[in-house]
Amino acid sequence: MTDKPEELKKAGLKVTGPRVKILQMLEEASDRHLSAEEVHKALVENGEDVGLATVYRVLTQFEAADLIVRHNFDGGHSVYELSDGDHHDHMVCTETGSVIEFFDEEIERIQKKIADRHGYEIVAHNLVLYVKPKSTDASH
Amino acid sequence: MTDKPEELKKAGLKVTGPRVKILQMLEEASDRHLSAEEVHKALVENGEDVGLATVYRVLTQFEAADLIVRHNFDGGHSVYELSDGDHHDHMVCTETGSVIEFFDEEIERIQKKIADRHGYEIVAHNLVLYVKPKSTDASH
DNA sequence: ATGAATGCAAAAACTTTGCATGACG
DNA sequence: CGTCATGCAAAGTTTTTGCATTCAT
Repeated sequence: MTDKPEELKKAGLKVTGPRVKILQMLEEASDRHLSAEEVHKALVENGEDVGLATVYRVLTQFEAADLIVRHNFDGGHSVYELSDGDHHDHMVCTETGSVIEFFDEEIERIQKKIADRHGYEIVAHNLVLYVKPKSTDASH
Repeated sequence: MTDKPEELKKAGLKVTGPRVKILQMLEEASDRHLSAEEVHKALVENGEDVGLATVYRVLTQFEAADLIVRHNFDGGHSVYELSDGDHHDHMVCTETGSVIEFFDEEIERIQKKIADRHGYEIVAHNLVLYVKPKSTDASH
């Protein structure tokens, strides 16, 4: 949809093959939450010869430029998604691994209130619900 | 306060030196949120000769036994704290690194509602607010 | 005594970095 | 053309695992 080279220029980044392609991968990805490894794999599968190190470097730059957002889900690896300006939180299904985005104004409001009450302001926040389908009976 | 060997037995874990000591470290720690490395360092400084691998193994077992809770803060390493039965979330100061615990019933309630609305039930959740002192002016 | 727990070191998973080559403006 | 980006491989972090030894019951 958007013009990638243009976005890169606006972000003050030199327009290079790898950067454009990585941005495209993130946009086209059906599951919009990709790890660095997944981005790299997607590139290779598309015949793009980009090194994993470059993927990490570029993703880090994109994050710094607010082009993408990085999330640290449980399990030690990060995932990235295109930042469309909208903030939202995530629900991760522990059985299927699928990621659902959601946003709740009231939660946001309460968070601000809590930080404020302690004399702080929020720089960032991280809310992830780990869930399972209601029907599944995992008796304990 | 509590009898550590007793707690271990109740959790179905064999009472061993390292396990008792690690439980003590977690209880005595002034900052109650320790990483595996920190637990290990604390042990060594106390003259306890425990391997780092054992610390990881024991912490994993303790977590499985609900004796402790593991948190994955941003930055790639986990921290652990004694689970006292109370659930709470965390606020991490980005300038001092200090961790503040809080709990808000309304947020909990809304979270359940959101999961429910999508056909899920919550297995676990993770809410961390990254904050900075209100007065501090970090111009960008 | 016997099976589980430990320590050490090696390995694994994820991410960063150094350096020579190649590409962008 | 000069500088910055890239690729490769090596190094860094954090956590896990294999195996012989030690310990709890």
